[in-house]
Amino acid sequence: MGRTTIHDIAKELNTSPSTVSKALNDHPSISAATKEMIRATAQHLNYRQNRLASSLRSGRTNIIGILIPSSDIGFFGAVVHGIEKIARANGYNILLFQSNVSGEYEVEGVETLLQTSVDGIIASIAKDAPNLDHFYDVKKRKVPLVLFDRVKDELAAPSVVVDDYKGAFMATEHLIQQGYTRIAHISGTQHFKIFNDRLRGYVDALKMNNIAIDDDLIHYGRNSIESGRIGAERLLARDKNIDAIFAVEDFTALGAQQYLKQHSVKMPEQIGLIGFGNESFSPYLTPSLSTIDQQPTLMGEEAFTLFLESMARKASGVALTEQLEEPKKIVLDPVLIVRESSVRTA
Amino acid sequence: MGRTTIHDIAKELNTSPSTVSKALNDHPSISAATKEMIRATAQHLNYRQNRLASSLRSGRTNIIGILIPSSDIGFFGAVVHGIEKIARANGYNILLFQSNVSGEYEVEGVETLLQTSVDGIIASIAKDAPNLDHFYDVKKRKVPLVLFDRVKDELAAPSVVVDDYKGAFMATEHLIQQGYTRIAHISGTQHFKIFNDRLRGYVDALKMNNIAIDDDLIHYGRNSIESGRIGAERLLARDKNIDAIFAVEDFTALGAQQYLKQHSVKMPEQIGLIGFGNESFSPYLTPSLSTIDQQPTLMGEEAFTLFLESMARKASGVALTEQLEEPKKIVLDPVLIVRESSVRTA
DNA sequence: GTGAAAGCGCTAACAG
DNA sequence: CTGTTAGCGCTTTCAC
Repeated sequence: MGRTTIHDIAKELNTSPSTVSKALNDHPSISAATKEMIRATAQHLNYRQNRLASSLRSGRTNIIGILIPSSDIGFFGAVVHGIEKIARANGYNILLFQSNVSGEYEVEGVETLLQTSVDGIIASIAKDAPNLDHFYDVKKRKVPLVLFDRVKDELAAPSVVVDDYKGAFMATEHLIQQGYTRIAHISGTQHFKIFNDRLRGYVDALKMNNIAIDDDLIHYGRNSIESGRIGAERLLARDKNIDAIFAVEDFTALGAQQYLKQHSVKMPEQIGLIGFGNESFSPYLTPSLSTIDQQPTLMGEEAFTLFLESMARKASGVALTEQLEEPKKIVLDPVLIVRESSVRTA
Repeated sequence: MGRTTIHDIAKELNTSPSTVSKALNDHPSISAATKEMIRATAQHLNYRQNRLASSLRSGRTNIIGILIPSSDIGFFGAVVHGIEKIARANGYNILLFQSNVSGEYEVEGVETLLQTSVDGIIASIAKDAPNLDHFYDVKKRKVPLVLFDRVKDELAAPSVVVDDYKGAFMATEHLIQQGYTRIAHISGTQHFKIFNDRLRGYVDALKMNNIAIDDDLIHYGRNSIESGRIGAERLLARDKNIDAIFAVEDFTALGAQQYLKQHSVKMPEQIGLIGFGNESFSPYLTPSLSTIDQQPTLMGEEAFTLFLESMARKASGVALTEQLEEPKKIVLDPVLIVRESSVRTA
């Protein structure tokens, strides 16, 4: 390798490698004059620090590992974007690992990240992995771990999620405020906490507004476009007077919308519709779809901030006492996005 | 750090670190028996290789740097997904750098990647950076460089792009085959090569099918939804007989579609419409939008394969001779996606 | 304010 | 087939 090292610079200036190292790292014990000298020749010799060597010695890589199911999914792409934005500003880089590229690779991912000595790991847990040993391993190694979106409380790691309950509540209340009264819900698989939270938000919003809960108005679906289509069909078959639908995801809402259009049901006049997730296609549907935004970019930013806090705590050596503290959990406020599908023309 | 090292394993087994290293790397000169021993105790002691040290010594990190504008954009997310998919299978990891997080950070990105000693760089050049010095730097350091999508021929790096000309040709010919005869084009900013290529594809497809080119049927727009709306308006104002539109991007097509719907023009009956890019929203428009897919995931896979080839060439030491060769340029075939907006009901 | 020395954990000759 | 030796390039006490 013909790369210039600090030795080369030292030789050039008749000084020592250690002085060069300190100067380049802006160490206080080096005079301004020599610093200037050294920097100049470093630039002149086109010197570039070898971070590998630096990290090996110092124990810090300034790399943070990210573990997500897939960058192919808009939501995660946006989260990564948010993380990198702040990470960059703080001198960190991103090592990306997709756990769901072809099969489940979460264990391998944690392993790889750990081997690379990342300074921390930010992860969204894949599926319902029954085994979380690999994450306990991270904690055992005292590598700061932050979770987002899909979270496991038992891991006792700082985390950032969006308030699904509140989002569903907001969506439902919005429909109520628009004057809809027989509001149905197409729900998602109930053994996922987030979908159950959304169901509860829907129920509570109705209750709080003194609207009776009618089980006929709740369709328990799975999460897909098709499920939305079927949900709309079943609901309308059961009750002709339904005048609004809150769908558990934008995809579900999309399916419902397709069914309603096929049957010439006018939205928002005859039936108001709102989804959840603010997918990229939602603004472009006809009518454009009202929805709840989960603020993925902000989620990424907050996750990284949480990581920084863990680092600070680690540096100040409260490693043992911290076990007692409850890990910080940031709950993001969802944002109501009002579009055509839910605005009753007065 | 309490991490176990190869020394610990060696001590435990009364052997030497080098033997342990070789065994763990499956070196042929170690007996099966000792390999087994060593692996067992490695596992038992919960040993994990320190890649930093390994890389520092061996000169290889098995990390590949990716430079993209933003993971927030679906296209790039999909490309990254494609790269990682193959990279993983070949034992490589991904260090991600987004050049367009807030301003232009391309130079910094290359710098960071180089400092981290990545084994190669796969990049999509941001905007029209007049200065490409940082990329010449990569080549100077003999770090394999692969470009995708946004490519600069002067860099003489292997690259993978999609055939824009062909895609436009296919789109236009598809409209012709559907029986449309007065086919307009809403174009994009002409000083981007790809948009000019699409214009040429459109023109040539008409010529090849003996349809006269009419300058009135070409709207020179910018690239936005709004531009599509305006384009459709202008075109129809100039010529009432237009019966199809090929839009330079799906976003442009979206704008055009919005305008046409507003004016109760039926698609595909009165006007056929096709876009370019296969955005995630396109299947869900009404009518669903026909388009040209750019195969982003495949693009990522091919890019990584190109990187592997560069590595192989580098390893076999043809560094000097290769200067003479033309760098390999993979041109991906675009894929025509036929949906409702362009299928004339016979 | 500067330099000498030691070593982070690993791999790669080279001996044996 | 195994072990010894040397060092990748850097940071970091600790003397001076």
